[in-house]
Amino acid sequence: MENQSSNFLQQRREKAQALADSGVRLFSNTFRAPYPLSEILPRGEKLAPEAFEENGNTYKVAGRIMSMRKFGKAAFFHLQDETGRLQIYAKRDVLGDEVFNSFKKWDVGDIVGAKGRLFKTKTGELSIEASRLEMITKSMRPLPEKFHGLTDVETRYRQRYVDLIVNPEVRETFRKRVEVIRLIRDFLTDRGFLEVETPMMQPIPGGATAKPFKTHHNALDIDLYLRIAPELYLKRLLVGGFEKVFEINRNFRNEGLSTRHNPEFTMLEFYQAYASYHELMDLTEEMISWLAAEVTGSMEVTYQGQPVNLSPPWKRYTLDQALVQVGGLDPAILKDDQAVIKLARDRGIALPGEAGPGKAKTELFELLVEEKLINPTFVTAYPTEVSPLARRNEEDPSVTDRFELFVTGREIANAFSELNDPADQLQRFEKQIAERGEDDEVHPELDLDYIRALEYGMPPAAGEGIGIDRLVMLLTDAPSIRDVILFPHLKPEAAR
RNA sequence: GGGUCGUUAACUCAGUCGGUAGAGUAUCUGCCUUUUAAGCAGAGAGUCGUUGGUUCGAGUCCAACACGACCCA
Repeated sequence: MENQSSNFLQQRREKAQALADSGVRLFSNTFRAPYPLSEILPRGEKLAPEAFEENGNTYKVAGRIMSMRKFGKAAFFHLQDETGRLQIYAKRDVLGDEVFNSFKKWDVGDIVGAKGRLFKTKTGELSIEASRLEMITKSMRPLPEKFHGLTDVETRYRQRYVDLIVNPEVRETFRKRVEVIRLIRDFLTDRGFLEVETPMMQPIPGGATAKPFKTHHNALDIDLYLRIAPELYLKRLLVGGFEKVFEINRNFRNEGLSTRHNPEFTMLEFYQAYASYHELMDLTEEMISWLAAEVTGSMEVTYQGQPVNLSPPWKRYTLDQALVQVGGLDPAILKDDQAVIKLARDRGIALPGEAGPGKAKTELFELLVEEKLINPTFVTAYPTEVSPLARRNEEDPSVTDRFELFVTGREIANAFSELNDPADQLQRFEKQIAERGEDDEVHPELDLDYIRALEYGMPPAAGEGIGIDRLVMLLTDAPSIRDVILFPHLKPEAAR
């Protein structure tokens, strides 16, 4: 790669050296207090073409040169700062020969300062006529082409800094991401939730079923795992007496990459004592529809050409209802354990020998129903078999008081009334470990400290996890999780 | 892990039937004081992803590999 661009790099270096030799500082840090470009634009609203602003004010601005149209003794260029873009007019007879001749060697991509009066060109574009120009930072590499920009996705992800310079919609997406997270903090904090931080490095990775990343602590001489979920720590806090807690932070899963999976991703988890999953459904509905309105201006959004209506109330199905009403299954089959397992196998689902009807149902749901749930839909009453941390339903102990939320055919949230019976929890842990033990690279371990915590008594509570990346994808119409993660993981560039 | 597609100048892309590697932008030189994909004239710029094979001859055909995209598991 370095070889391929060496001509351009060398050309730039030589040019920069010539500028430096003539006394231009290539990397100064003396420019202060530039005027934000977006704040200048409204000042031109009443200005007539070819007129200067009457008060004669001068504006000091700074930014990156994004385009350049040079004439013999004058030039127009666009400056871009964090807030916007503004055109600068550079004229030899205003700047003087020395400055203008130096300026003619500047490049698109350079970061420069300018000062001058506001005027409108005859084509009506608000501009600054520069009375001073200053090199601030010399760019040593050419920017991508001005018209097509940078579209190669690999380069966009690998060199996100270039993507951000040239693609304004990318900057907008990440602004929205920041906004979503800030609004969630506000929403939960306003309702009395306490934001906490729990370990990212855990001796026993729990709270989900996933392969963890392993690392080692030298001084303690113990293996640690990057967390796959914060769940068990947050519930320890409920035991400790915090009644409403949440955490927004990274989880890590050592699994495949796709348009919906990045090895590290951002998760919101929140827990509320003296509440059940019913209250969390209401809270989720309120929070996400409000987020959509705040961030996109409407509760009706479009995802990849598909209209999605986030206005409450949202549909609620039990898993069985969804299988019948959306998946088109015969309700009689769902009552017959053996028939359900047979149906799943007939549909090509590979079920392990010990799998029960619960596993078969959730697999059938993924196959037949999930992708059809475009508008937000809560699915409740998940089998106990596939819900090791959720509280059993009082009337039907084969299912749990749990829901998952689906939007645009994807799981966005997972929540349940928490299991707080230590004996039941211990039993389910043991069952889970027995099932996973053999083929697992990481020997699952019993989190006995978590059981001990439950033995002190955890108030009845409900908890929920929401995948922030997927939520941001929905609200920014992003097709890939990589479009909402600033630096997504890719294989290393091949050495060239 | 499997399938399909892609990888050619810094960027965006052409490249026919296997016969000397192309365009626009960008860069450099000259002209040009209201342009905005500025314009005009000229110039330079390539490990055609990598390795191997077929062939008198490979960007082009074949194989393996690398990276990426999409789909599937």
